[in-house]
Amino acid sequence: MVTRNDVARKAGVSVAVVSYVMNNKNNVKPETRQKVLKAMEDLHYMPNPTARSLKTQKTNQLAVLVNYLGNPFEAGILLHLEEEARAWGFSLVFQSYRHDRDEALKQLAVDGIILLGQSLREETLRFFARRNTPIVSITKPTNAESAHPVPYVDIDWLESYGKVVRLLIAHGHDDIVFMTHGDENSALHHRTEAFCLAIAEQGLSEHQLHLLYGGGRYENARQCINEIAETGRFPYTAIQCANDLMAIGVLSALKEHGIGVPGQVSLVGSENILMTSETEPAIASIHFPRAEAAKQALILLNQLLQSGDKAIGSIILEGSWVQRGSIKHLPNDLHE
Amino acid sequence: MVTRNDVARKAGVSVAVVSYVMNNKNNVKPETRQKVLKAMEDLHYMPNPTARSLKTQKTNQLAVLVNYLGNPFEAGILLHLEEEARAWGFSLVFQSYRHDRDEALKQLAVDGIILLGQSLREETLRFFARRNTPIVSITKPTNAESAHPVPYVDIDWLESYGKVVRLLIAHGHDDIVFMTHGDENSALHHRTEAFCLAIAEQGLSEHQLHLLYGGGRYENARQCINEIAETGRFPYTAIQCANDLMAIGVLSALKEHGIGVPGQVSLVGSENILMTSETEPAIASIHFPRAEAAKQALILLNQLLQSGDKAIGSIILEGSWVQRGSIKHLPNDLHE
DNA sequence: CTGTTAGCGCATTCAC
DNA sequence: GTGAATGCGCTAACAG
Repeated sequence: MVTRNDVARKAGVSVAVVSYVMNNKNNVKPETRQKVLKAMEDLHYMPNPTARSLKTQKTNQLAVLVNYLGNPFEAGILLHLEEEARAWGFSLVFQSYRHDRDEALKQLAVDGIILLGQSLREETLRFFARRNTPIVSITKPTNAESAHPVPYVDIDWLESYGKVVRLLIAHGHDDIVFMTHGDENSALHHRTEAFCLAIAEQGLSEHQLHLLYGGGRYENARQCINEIAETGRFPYTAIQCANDLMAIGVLSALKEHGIGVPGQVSLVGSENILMTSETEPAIASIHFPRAEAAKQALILLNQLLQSGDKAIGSIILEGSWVQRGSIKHLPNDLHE
Repeated sequence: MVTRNDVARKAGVSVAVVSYVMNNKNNVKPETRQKVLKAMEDLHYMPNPTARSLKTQKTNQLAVLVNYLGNPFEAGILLHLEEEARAWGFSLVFQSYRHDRDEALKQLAVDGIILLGQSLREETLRFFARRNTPIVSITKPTNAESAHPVPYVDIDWLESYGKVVRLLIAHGHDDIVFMTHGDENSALHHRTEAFCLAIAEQGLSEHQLHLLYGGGRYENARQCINEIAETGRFPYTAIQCANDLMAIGVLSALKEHGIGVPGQVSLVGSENILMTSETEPAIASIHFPRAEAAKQALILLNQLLQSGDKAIGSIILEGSWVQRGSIKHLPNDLHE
C-alpha cells in the first residue's frame, strides 16, 4: 500500500506538504504542488480513509436503520437517502435493525444515524447522545417523547386520514376497519393513533372503528383477511391499511374469496408504492413524498451535526390523496 | 470519549491487558480480567472501530454496488446480503453505482465489494486487484472476460429461457420478442445473449426474434409498448422481458390499449418479484433464488478474502419456472 | 512556504 | 501474566 510517506519521498518534500496539497491548506507553491500531484499520480496514491477518520474523528458515514427492505417504500427512501447523502459527502451503512442488535449498532463508526421506521431503546438513545451522534428519523418514531427526542420527518397522517374518513363517510360507510401492524413499537403505530383520532374528529364513535393486525407485510395481511373471510360472510365494507403492502395482501385475499372491490369493500392503502397502481383494481392510497423526505432528513441531520446538540424541530410534509379503482369515485369528490 | 487508556487506569492495569481481555488473547488472570471488565462496564467503554481498523487493516465493511434500488429484485437481494454479511461479521456500505462514480468508490474503506447487476471498468478492476480487495458479483457482469475476472453467482438463463422458448413454440408462437435494457453494460445484457442463444438452440432463426428496449425500468418499458401500440395493430404475440419491472410496464401498456393478455399476447417476466403475482393477469416469470444467491456471494467473497487471490469459480444456481395467467397453461406443460 | 513532530485509539512484539 | 514501546496513515499545530 502506498502511503503519504512514499509520495513525500518521491516528490522530495515532507509529508506535511502532501497533506497540504490534498486538503488545499496553507498556500503551497504552485511548483511544489505540481511535483506532489505528479508523485501521487505516478504512485496511484489514494489516501487512507481509515487513518484520516482516526485523526479527524469523522468517518463520513451514516447508518441507516431500516425495518424491512422488502417493502418498496423503504427501499425507495433508501435510494433517495443515498443520493442525498452522497451530495453531503456521506456514505451509507445500511442495517436491518431490531432491538436485539443494539450492540452491533453501537460498534459502528458513523457520524450520524437515520432511522427508517424504527425506534431506538431509551438506553441506546442515551448512548448516542453521550457520544454526540445525531439521530433523525423518517416517519415519526414511537418514542418521540423520549428524554432524547429524535427529530423526524413524516407526513401529516391525521390530516390525510381525516380526508379518507370523510370520503368513506360520504360513500356511506359508517363502520371502518384500520389494518395496522399490531406491535406498539412498529412505525405504523403512529399512523394507527392518527387514524383513531381522525375517526373521532369526524364524529364516529370508537365502536365504528375496528382494528386488524396485518404485521406490516403482504403475507400476514393476506392471511389475516383469509381467516376472516373463511368464517363465512365478510363483515366489513371499508378497509384502510397502514401501508400499501398490507393493502395488496388484503386485496389478494378478498379477490380470492370473491369479495368485490370496490363493489362490496372499499380499500385504501398508505404510502403509494408502485405496486398499488398495478393491481386490479388499482389501490387508492396516500402518497408519501419519498425524495423530499430523504432530502429533509439529511438537512436535519446536518443541522444537528453543525449546531451541536441544539434542539431541532421535526418536519411535517404533506401527504396527498391518490384516487384509484379500489374505492368508487364520487362526482364531487372531497379531494378534488 | 472514553478510551482504552481510561479503562486501564481505572482497572489499575496496563493498556495491553485491556487489549488482551477484549480480544481473548494471552491468558489473563481471571481476577485481572474481572477488574478490567468491571472498569469497561463502569466507563461505558466501547472500542473505537476506526482505530482498530487502522491497526488491523481491516474495516469489516463490504461495499454493495447496486444498479437501481427501485427494483424490488435488487432490494430483496440487498436485504439478504445484509443478513449474510452480518453472519460473517461485516457491515454493508451501499451505493448506487455508475461509472462516473469510480473515484468515490476507490475512496471507500472496505474489505470487499459485491456487485449487484453492475460491471466495473477495467481500470477500476485493476485498482482493486492491486489493493487485494476481492470483488464478487450477483448476476454475471458484462466484462466477465476481463484480465481481472470477477466471480459471480447467477442462474442458468440459457436453460431457463430455453424452457420458455419451447413453451412459447408449443403455444404456437414462432415470432418472439425479447425486451431488454439496450445498454450493453447493463446486467441484462447477459440475459439477452442467453435468450438469443436459446432461440437458436430451439431451431428458430434470428429473424423470428425481435429486440425491444425497455431500459430495465417500468416506465420506459411502458412507454416503449405504448409507442408501438399507438401506431395501429400490435404486431407481436409473445414477449419475454429481461426483468419483471419491464414486464409489469408492458402489461400495463398492453391493457391500456385493450390488447389481451394472454389472449392476444403471451407475456413472461424474469426474476419473479412479488408484484408479478398481483397484476391481472399475474405474470409468469422465472424465479431467481435471491436468498441463496446472497448466501453464495458471501461464501465466494470470504473464500477470496482467505485464499489470497487464488482464482475462484463462479456459481450457477437453478432458476425455476413460475406459471401464471399471462401465458396460457398447456395441459401437458413442458415444465414440471 | 515547508519541515518536524505529536498524537488519534488500538494491537502486538518483546521484555520482564 | 503483565507492562513498555512501537507504529498503522494521517492532520495540524508549531517552528523556522
